[in-house]
Amino acid sequence: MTAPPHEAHPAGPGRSLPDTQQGMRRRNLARVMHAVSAEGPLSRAAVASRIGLTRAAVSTLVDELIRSGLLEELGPQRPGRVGRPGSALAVSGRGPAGIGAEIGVDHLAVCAVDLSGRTRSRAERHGLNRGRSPRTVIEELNELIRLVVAGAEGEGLRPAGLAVAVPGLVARDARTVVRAPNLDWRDTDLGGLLPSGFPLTVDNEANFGALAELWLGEGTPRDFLHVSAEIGIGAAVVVDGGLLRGTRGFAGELGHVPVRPDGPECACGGRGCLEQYAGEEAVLRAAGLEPDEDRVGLLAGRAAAGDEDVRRALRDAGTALGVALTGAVNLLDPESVVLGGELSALAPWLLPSLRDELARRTAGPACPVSVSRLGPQGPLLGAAHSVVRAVLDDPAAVAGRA
Amino acid sequence: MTAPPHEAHPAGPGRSLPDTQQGMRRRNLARVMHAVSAEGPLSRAAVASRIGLTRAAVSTLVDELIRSGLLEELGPQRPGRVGRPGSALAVSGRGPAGIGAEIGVDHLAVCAVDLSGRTRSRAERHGLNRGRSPRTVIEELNELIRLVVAGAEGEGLRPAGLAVAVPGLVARDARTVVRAPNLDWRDTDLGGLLPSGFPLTVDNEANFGALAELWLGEGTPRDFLHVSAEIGIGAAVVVDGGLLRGTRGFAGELGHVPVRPDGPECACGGRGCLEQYAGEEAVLRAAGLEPDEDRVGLLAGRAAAGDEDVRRALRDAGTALGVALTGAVNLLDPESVVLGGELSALAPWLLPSLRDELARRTAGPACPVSVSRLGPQGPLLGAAHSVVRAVLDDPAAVAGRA
DNA sequence: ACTAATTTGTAAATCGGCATGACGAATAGC
DNA sequence: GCTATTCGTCATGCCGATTTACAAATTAGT
Repeated sequence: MTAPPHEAHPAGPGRSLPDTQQGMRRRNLARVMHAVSAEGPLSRAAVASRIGLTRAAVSTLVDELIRSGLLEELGPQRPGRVGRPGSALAVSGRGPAGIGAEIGVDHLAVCAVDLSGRTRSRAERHGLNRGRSPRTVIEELNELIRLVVAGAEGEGLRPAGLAVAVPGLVARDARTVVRAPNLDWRDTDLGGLLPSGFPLTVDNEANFGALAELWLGEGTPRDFLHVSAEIGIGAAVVVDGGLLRGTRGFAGELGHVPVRPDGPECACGGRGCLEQYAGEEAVLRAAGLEPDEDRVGLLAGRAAAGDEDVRRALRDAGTALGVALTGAVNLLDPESVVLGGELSALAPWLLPSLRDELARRTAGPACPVSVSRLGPQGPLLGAAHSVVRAVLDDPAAVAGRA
Repeated sequence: MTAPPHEAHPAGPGRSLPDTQQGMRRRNLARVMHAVSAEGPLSRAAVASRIGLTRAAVSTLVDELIRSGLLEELGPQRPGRVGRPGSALAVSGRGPAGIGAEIGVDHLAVCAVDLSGRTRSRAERHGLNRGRSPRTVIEELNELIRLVVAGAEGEGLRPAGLAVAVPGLVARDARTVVRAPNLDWRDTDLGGLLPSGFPLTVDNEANFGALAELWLGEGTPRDFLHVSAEIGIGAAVVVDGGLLRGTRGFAGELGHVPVRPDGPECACGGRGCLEQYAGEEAVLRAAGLEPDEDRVGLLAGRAAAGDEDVRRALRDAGTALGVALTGAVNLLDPESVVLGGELSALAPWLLPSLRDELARRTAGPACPVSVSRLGPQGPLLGAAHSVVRAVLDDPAAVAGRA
C-alpha cells in the first residue's frame, strides 16, 4: 500500500490526511534522507542545520534510519575546521534497491539501483517485441527481473519496488497499458503478469525519461518539457518538480497536436498531426528509406554520412516539432525543452530548424532547447530511480516492511 | 509576509520547511477552517470525524479559531437524531474579508467578500482605461478600494488582503504588469501605487477567472483549462486544484499558439497565431464591423439578431479555437475545457464549431467543453476569493495579526 | 605543551499538541 | 421516568521536538 511515486501533490489542507505526530515524524525522516542523499556524506549537525531541526532531534531520526538499514555511519570526517569533527552519514549501500524495467520495441532491459543512485545489477535482451503477446514478452521480462533481483540480493540489497517503462499510454492506475502502438498492445493489465513480491508501477517511457532528466540531469530545472519519440511522439510535462499526468494519465500526447490543420488525415481522426511530419515513419518516408530494424540508427548514420535527402527530412521534422513546441511553450511557459530518448541521437540535424522555428515564433527570448545527456537509457534509469525516490519520500514505509 | 495565495505546491520533502509541532497546529487549524467553510454549519464532532482528529483536539482548535474571530458559534443545532445536539459552527461573518479588484479595458470594479463567500460590499466605475497612465487609473481604483474597505469595515469586517486582476501578463512577483496590450501598459510595478495596508497580489484576469470557476463553479473538476478572451486570448491551466503559472508566470498564452503555420504575420513574430483568427479584432474584421466600445456586446447582439456575416465569423473563430484547444488538450489531458470571461456571451455561436473541431481531431471521446456560469464577473470574484482562500489555508497567519 | 575556543553528539528536562478514557449534558425512543 | 446515544470537555498520558547542559574531539594561540 505505498503511494504511487511522485504523484501530483495532494490538494490543499482541505482534503489531505489528518496531521498527527506520526506524520510529522515520517516527514522529518524523509527530510533527513533527502538531505543525506542529495548532499553526499553529512554529519548529524550538518543535516540539522540544512533541514532546520535541532541536532538532538536529528540524532534520534538518524538512529531510527540506521536501525532500519537506510543510513550508514561512515565514521569521523577528516576535519579542516575547528571543533570536534562530525561523524559522516551516507545512504546505505546495502539497503533497499529500486528495480527498473523497460519494454522497448526491440529490447528488454532491467536494472537495480541502490539508494545512492548507483546501478548495481543489470540485464538486457535484444529482439523485436512488436506484435508478440504481452504474456510472452512479460515472461521474458520476468526472467530478466529474476536475474537482476538475484544479483542485487547477492550484493546485500533488498528490492523495494518495481517500476516498468512501456512505450505507450498507461492508465492512472499505473498498471494497465491502454495503448501501445509500437507493441500492438491494447488495454492489457500488466498487474497480474509481473512479479508480485513488491510494489509495482507501470508508466509511460516518456514520463520516466523526464523523471530521469529531472533527477539525474545536471542543471535541469524543475519546470520543463521533455520530448521523446519512437513511432509516436511523446512529451512529458514537469511542473514544479513533479509530473503532470492529466485526468486519464494521457498528458503529453504531443504527437497529435495539429501542425497543419488541413494536412493529410491521421489515424487519430485529425488532420496534419505532428506525428505525420516528425514521426519516425513519416521521416523515413520523406527520406525515401524503407522501415527497417534499427530505424533511428539508420537515420543517424545516413545523416552523418551526408545523405542530403535524410538531412532534409530531419530538417523538416525539426520545423514541424518547432511549430508544435511553440504551442506547448506558449501554454506552459517551461524553463526549457529537453530532447530525450531516441530523439537525442538525431538532435544534431533536428535542432537547428527546431530552434529557428521556435525563435521565429516567439516574441521575447525563445525557450532554450537542449539535448538529454542520458539519451536512450533515460527511461530505464528513471524507472529504477522512481522507486528509490519513493523510499526517500517515505522511509518509514519501507522500514516498516524490513 | 504571507505566502502568495495558491502558488504551485512546494517541492517534495527535500526542500520544504522543517516540520515542527507549530506547523502541525497550523495545518490542523486550516483543516478545520476548510471543513467548516466547505460543508456549512458543522458541530465539533462532525468536524472531527471529517478531518480525522479527535473531538478533544478539534475543541481546542475551534476555541483558538473563535478567539481569533474566524469562527462563530451559532448555538445548538436543531436535532433529528438521538443524542445531545451539537453546537453549530460557521465561518465568521465579522472576520477577515478578501478585497478583490479588477482593472478592465472599460471599467474598474472592487468588491469585498467575507469568509463564507458572500459579497458584502462593492463598487464600480465605467469608462475606458486604454492608454491612460497606470498612475491615473490606479488612483481611481484606490478611490473605489477606499469605498469598499469602508463599507466592509462598516459591517464589522476586517480586510485581510487585496488581489487585483489585470488584463495582461503579470510577473511571478505578483506585482508588476509585464505587458497589458489592452491598456498599453508595459513593465509597470503596481506595488507602490496600490494601498499598502494589507498583503497585495496582482494576477492575470484569466487566472483569477479560472480560480473563480474552480472554487465557485458547480461540479468543476480539479483539472481543467479555462479560456477567456478580450483582445488577446488567455487561458489558465488548473492542475490538481492549483494554477499552473510557468517559470515567468506567463503560462496560458493561448493566443499565440500557431493555428496555421503559414498564415499571416503576427505582432509576436510568428505566423497564423490563434489570435489572428479568434481574437476580438480579427473577428470584428471578419464580420465586417468597425471596432467600437462594447465590442463583445456588439458581436453578441448582431449574432443574436441573425446577422449571417457575424455568425460565420464566430463559427470560424470557434473552429480556430478548436484547433488550438486540440493541441492543448492533447498536451494536458484536462477533465474539461471551460469558456469564461467575455467569451461566455459569445459561446452560443462559438461552441458548435469548436466542439466539432475538437471532436473530429480526437480519437476517443472528446474533452467536454462548457461555459462558465460566472461569465464576466469571474475575475473579480476569483480575486476576492483568492484572499479568502489564503486565510482558510493558513488561519494562524491572520490570527497573529489580529 | 598547555589553554582557550569551537564544534559535535548525546542525555535530561521541558513544552507543545494530539490521543485516550471518563464524565456530565442533552436529546430520542421506550 | 429510564435507557441508549451523541456531544463537548477535562484529566491524563504519550510522542516528538526543543532547550539546556555536558563530555569529547579538534584548531588556534601563547
